[in-house]
Amino acid sequence: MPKLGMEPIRKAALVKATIVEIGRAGSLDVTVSQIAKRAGMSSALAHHYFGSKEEIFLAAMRHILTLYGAEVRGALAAAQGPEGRLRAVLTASFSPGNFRREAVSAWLNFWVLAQSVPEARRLLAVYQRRLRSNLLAGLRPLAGARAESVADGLGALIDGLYLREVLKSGAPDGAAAVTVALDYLTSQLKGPRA
Amino acid sequence: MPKLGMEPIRKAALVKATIVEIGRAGSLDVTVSQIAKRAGMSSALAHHYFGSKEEIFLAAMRHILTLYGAEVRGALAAAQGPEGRLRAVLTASFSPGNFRREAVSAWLNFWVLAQSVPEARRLLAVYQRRLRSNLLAGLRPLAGARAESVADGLGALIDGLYLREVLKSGAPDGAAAVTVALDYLTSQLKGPRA
DNA sequence: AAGTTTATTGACTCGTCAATCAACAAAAAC
DNA sequence: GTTTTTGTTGATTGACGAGTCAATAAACTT
Repeated sequence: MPKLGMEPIRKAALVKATIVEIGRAGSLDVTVSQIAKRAGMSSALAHHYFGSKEEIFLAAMRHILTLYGAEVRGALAAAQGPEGRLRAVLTASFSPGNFRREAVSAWLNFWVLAQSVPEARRLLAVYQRRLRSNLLAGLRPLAGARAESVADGLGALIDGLYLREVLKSGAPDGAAAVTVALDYLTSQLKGPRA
Repeated sequence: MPKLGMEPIRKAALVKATIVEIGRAGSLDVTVSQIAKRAGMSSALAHHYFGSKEEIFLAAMRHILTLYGAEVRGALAAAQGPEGRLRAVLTASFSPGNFRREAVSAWLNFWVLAQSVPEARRLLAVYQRRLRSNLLAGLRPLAGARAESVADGLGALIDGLYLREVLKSGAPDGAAAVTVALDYLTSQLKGPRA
């Protein structure tokens, strides 16, 4: 009963299933069979559409980054003024969606992947550049020449806060992370030292 | 030719070899045979001394944390005054040793492990508590009541800066990371807001 | 209607790997 | 000097997993 035009549907299902399975395992130690089963097809079909397990992982990574990007863009669209834009980036970065088990596991494992898979490293670089550029857009009116260095610090702080929140025991607290980041921002903008 | 008292020697060799292999693979996708071979023994002996692969990994993680702890302690011993102590913690955290491939891979993978292996999570919590306590010791004389929140922000910033340095392409720059962290510190200490 | 393209899977290959075990060797204990 | 403890490995087990392939079937083309 083959219906035509299945490819994008199957691929999307596999990507979703991959992220779920990575979340369940907490690692990339996930078999193609597990993924395919969760996506409701045979493992042979998964190989047919993606060619290899690594391609499946990379597609999943692209999807995670796309989701994050869309969230930021959405928040940005509703933001008013430079402070509003910065706040939008922060709240999007620490939104509940990013603290779901699947997202957490995906991010941590993508950092690991980036060490050895060039394409994964490239994708992560894209994410970082986009974040930096978003921060800079909000910072330039407020920090002038210091915008660049504040953006770099803030970018690192965002990643670090995320890491802390997801690794600590107990439920992560995105709002607290936003507060700390805003506090960093305030103190950096107050005292524009040498 | 069995000499007695081999156990600690063999275990130490296995731990070292494990860290090297994790560095080479960039992941925990490392076989006991690879580790044992690098350590100059049969895989059976590795199992004999550690019981399971997971135990080997945990021993490696303990070793990495021990190394880091020793480095911090050493730097702290030579430090003068609160500012000196804080600077010591930062330089130790961004020392060249922590940017060696093996160390990087170990840290990234231990973050992943911490998601699913309780003992790994515990070890990471120990590291974070120790870091926090070291920062607090330096911060209390300088920041008073704000010490706690500054320590939390600085701790996250350290992790985030580390992550950025190790994931960016090109050689990591520990000194730059220290500078950013010190700048954070300065601006936080200047404006003790409400 | 014959041929082509797309969808789909069960069965299979070939490899790997964690863990176990039997056996051997040397030192220590008795 | 025999028994026990410690060190050591080759061989094996038992399981699993990525990727391939032949075969089947529906749809679309000509």
